Amino acid sequence: MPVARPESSDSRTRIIAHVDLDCFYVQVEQRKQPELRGLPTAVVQYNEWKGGALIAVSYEARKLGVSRHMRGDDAKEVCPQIHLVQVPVARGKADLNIYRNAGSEVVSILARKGRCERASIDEVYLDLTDSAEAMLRETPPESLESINEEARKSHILGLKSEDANDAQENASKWLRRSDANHQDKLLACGALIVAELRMEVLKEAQFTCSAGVAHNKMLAKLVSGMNKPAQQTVVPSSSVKRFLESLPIKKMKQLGGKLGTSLQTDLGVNTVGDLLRFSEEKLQERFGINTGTWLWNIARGINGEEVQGRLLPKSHGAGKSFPGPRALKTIASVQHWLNQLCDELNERICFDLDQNKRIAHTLTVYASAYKSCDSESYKKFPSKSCPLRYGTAKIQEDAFNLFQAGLREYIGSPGVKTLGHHHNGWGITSLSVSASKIVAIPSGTGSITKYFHEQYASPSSKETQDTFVKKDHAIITASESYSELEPTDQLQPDNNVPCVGIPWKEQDSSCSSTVQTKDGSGKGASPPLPSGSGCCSPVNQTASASRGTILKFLKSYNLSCPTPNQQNVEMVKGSQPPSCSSLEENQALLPRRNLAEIRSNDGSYNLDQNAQRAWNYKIDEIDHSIVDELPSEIQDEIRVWLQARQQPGMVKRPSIIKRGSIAHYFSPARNT
DNA sequence: ACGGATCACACA
DNA sequence: TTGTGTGAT
Repeated sequence: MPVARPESSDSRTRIIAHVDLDCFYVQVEQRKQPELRGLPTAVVQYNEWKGGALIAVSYEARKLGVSRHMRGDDAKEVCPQIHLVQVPVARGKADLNIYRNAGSEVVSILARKGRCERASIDEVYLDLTDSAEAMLRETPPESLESINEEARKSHILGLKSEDANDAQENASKWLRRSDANHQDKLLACGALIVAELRMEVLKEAQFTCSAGVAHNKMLAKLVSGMNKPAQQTVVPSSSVKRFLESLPIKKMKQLGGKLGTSLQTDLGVNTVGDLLRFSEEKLQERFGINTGTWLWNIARGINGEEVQGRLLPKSHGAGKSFPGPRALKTIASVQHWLNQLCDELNERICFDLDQNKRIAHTLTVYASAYKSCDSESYKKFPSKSCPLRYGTAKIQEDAFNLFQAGLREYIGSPGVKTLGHHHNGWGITSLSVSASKIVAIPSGTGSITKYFHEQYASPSSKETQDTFVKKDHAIITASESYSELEPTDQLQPDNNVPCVGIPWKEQDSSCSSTVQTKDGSGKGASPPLPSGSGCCSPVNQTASASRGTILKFLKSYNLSCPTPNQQNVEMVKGSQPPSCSSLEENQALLPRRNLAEIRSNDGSYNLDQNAQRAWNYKIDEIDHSIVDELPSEIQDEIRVWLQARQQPGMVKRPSIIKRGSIAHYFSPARNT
């Protein structure tokens, strides 16, 4: 249920924008295939059944009668010339990465002019208050001779005009009114800023978007879609009352579902205006104190929700549904799909770690299921979570265990015996895994190093602690100096602009983490080998571990993360001496910036001198494609193992190898 | 037997 | 905290 935000104590008038990309998935595909621009186009996923489901429709196609909620076949029927583009598929499921990344591009442009909140893959809120105030002080619109063309095309809510030309003329005059009140002048500034931003998005990312500009999030969101595509709408506070009066209650954000229905059926409220008849107390009595106040406020256009300064998602999820007859009925099929989902999830959290220096702490498995027998007493399949350990194999293992725990609970004690391999009674209609509790790591303190350091800590391992203390000293000093040299590489936790792919796109794609298996049926987690086509990485891997290398390392291996309550990074950054295994084992998996942190003062890498320990490796879990990036002597060493593994009778046994050069690239498996 | 795949958030 | 439910795109 929605909740009333206390009006911020600082009650100065805010300028809020809501920016909405027009039929975003279509635009992403049209940027990839410019010949589709201007043509009726739609994006579909899963083409097998009735031509797939439309998830985005271009405005040209809409004009020709195509709407969302249509199947691909229906669209072809009403509009034979429509171009249908399929969502990419990886690991047998829809892969939305290209859209997520394109959305991040836009966010990083929009974030330049104020606090920015990524509301969804194609929507953003902006708090432009500061920028608008600055503009009003320095270059107020009334002082301009002419208004930027894009801003001139703004729609001013409540401003009446006869024809289209008249509208532009009126809007232009409204924006420059010298007799406007302070609020409206700020709004005009906001409109100019948003118009500018939208032009930048178009120029730099080649996407059009629409926007709403108002004094709060609710109003900005309400109008951002009023004039689409590629237009913007401004809400002067003088027009709010009239606007809301006749607005159907279900159009309000948060009232599109059961709560809105309850307002209609229980209270006879069909428009926002109808809500005005109820006192705050009455609404609180009916809907609770928070929701009641919230309703009373929104009926009057009051909404104190702040724009959260958040450019990155708070969780990552990978899921797939198995409708009707496709329901999963064996443990083996569930495990297969869980493995696919976990592989994608691992790739995404590793990408997040590498790009944004964030670590996910919780793994959750969700499922929905039906029971064919015992069909009454419908039960929900319970979701289960546990601490998240990095690495495909670990996530797969944990996810499977979580699923089995859920299944046992779902079936209940009578069915426990039949939990086995043959189908009985139950079917899984959807599966998903997600990574949450993602925390940013402060930069420049060596805390990434220390974090993973701790993850490897085993209570039994009492190493020579004094050497670690010395090393950590080296870490901090090195890191500090590095930060001063490269201030732009600093991560601002509250304004962490995602740097989309830039370091990646320059690389050979076979080396980037974004390589994806197009083959969904594959069972193994190992991606295709880079096939001698020149991998990005040179010989001297030690000093220049590329991000691609790191990513692939993480993709295939384990950063174990057994501590459940590890959110407090400050704790990690504290002064207690590291309690665990050696430092250099983390080198290969740290992002480039942090490699600097583990240099010692003389600039050379600080390798463990206690070279006596043996290390465990699970060869099965080594990503083959990483091999080509390693120094040649190590490549040879690994190929020997891999060949040995392929011979029958020698598989599955974890190899024990003496710590040597290879230890710089692979960290030890945890003893379990 | 189809809105699929993701997200956020309030509440218990 | 973990898990559930709602609502959104």
